[in-house]
Amino acid sequence: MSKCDQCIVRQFNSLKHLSKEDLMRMSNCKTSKIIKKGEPIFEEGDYLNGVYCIKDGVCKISKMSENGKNQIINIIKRGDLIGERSLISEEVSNLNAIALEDMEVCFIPRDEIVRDLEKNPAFTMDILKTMASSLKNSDNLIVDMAQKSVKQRLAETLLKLQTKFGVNEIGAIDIQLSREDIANIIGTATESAIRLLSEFKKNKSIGFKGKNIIIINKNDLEKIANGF
Amino acid sequence: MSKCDQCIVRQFNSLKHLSKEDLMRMSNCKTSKIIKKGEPIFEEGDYLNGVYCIKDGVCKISKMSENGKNQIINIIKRGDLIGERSLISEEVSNLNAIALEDMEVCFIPRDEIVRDLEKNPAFTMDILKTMASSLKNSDNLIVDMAQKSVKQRLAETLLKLQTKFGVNEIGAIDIQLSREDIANIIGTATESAIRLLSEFKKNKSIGFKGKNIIIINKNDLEKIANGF
DNA sequence: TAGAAAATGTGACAAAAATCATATTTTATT
DNA sequence: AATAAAATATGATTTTTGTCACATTTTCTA
Repeated sequence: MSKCDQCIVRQFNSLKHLSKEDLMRMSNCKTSKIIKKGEPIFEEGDYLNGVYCIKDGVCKISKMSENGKNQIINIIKRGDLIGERSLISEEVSNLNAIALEDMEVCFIPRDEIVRDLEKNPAFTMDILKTMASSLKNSDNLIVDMAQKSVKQRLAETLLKLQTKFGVNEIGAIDIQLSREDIANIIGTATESAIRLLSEFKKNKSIGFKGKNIIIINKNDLEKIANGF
Repeated sequence: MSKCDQCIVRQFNSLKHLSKEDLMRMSNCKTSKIIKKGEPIFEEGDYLNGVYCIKDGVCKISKMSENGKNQIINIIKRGDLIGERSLISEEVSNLNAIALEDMEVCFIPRDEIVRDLEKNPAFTMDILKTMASSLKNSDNLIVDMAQKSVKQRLAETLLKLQTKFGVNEIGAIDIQLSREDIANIIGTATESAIRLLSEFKKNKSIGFKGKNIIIINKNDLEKIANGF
C-alpha cells in the first residue's frame, strides 16, 4: 500500500492541508484503482461515498441531457480531486466520470475525510476555494454556451485545452480527444465539429498530425473566440 | 438600526447558524440599503468586500459575454444571500446584480463574517452546502444551454419560474420579467423569445394578462421542455 | 492479416435561430 | 392629455446548425 504522505499528487489539491497523522490514517483506508481508457470511475446515479484523487491520467466529466445527448462539463487531470460534493450532500452523483486514457486513481472514503472537514479549517477553506473557483468557471461556461456560436466555442475550447494540457513534443495540444468528445465539449453535433475543424485547418489556424491537433495561429483562434 | 437576530429573513440562509452574540455584532456593522428597480446592487468589476442579504425584492444575476450580449444566470429573491464568493477569494465580482423590483438589502462587511467562517463550523458547512447546490444547478444549466433548443429552454424556464416564485392572485407566475429579461435567461434574441411565447399562447399552453404570464397547460410545457 | 467495426469526413438538405425592418402597443414624461 | 420613448409584436430574409446519407480512413478483433 502506497503512502499518501509521500504522494506528490496530493500537493495539487486540498489534501495538501492535511496533517501527517491524517495522511497516515488515510493511507490505511484509501483504495487504489486502475481504470482503463473508456471505463467509468463513477456514473450518474452512483453513490460516491468519497472522493477520488487522480494520481495519473485524464477523465471527462459528463452528463446526459434529457434529449439523450451527452455533454462534457469538465476535463480532469492528474492532481485533481473529484467527487468533493459527495462529502457535503449525500445525494447520488448527477455526473459521469469516464477515463480518456488509462488512469490511476485513489478512492478515499467519505467518513475518513468528513472528520477533517469538521476539524481542519485550512482544509475546509481550501475546499471552499475550489468550489468558488468551479462556480466561477461554470458561470462563464453558461454564458459561453448561451451566447457564443459553435465556431466561437470551438476556437475557445481549443485554446483552453492548450492552456490546460500544454503541448507535446510535436507542438500539439497534449490531450487525445475524439471528434465526438470535442463536439460534446462545445455542445454541438459531431459533424458540425468536424466541419469547423476542417475549416480552421483550411485557414491554417490549426493543423493535424495523426490524432494530434496543433494550434498554428493562436491569434486567429482568439479573434474567432471573441467574436471577430 | 434593525436587529439581525430579530430578522425573519435570516432563517432562509446560512446566517441562521450564527449565534445570538454574532448576530448582535452583525447588527452593529451591517448597513441597510434601498435599491430601486433597475438599479444595480453591484456590478462586474466591483470589489464586494462582503455579502448582501436580500430582505425584500428580487434581482437578476447577469454577466456580459464577450459578444456584448447579456446573460442572466440566476434570479435571487427574499432570504437569499449573494456575494458569498467575496468571502472566499478577494477578486472583483464577475457578475452583475440588478434589481427587478424595488429592494431592501443588508450589506454585511466581509471581515465581520470571515471570523464566523473560521470559528463556526455549522456556518461554514452551510455555505459549503449552498455552494455545492449552486454548482449542481450550474452543471444542469450548462447542459441545458448546450443541448436544448430555445423552445425547450423557454418551456423549462417558465416552469422553473413558477416553481420558484409561485403564482399570484390571478394564477400567474409571480415575477415581473420583460421579454428581454426572458430572452436573456434562455440565451436567445428578444424577438425569438417573443415569437415562441406567442406560439405557446396560440397553443393554449400559456396565457397573458397584462404583464402576467399564466401557465395554462403545465403538461404541455413539460413535454416541450423534455423534447417531445 | 482479413474483415468488421468505429471514427472521420463530406455533401445535400431541413430546421432552428438571428437579424433587420417596421408596426403596434404600452409606459413614461412634460 | 399630448408626445416621446420604450417595450412588444410580426414579417421577411439570412445565417447557423442539425440531420441524414454515404464515402473513406483508422482501429480493433478474431
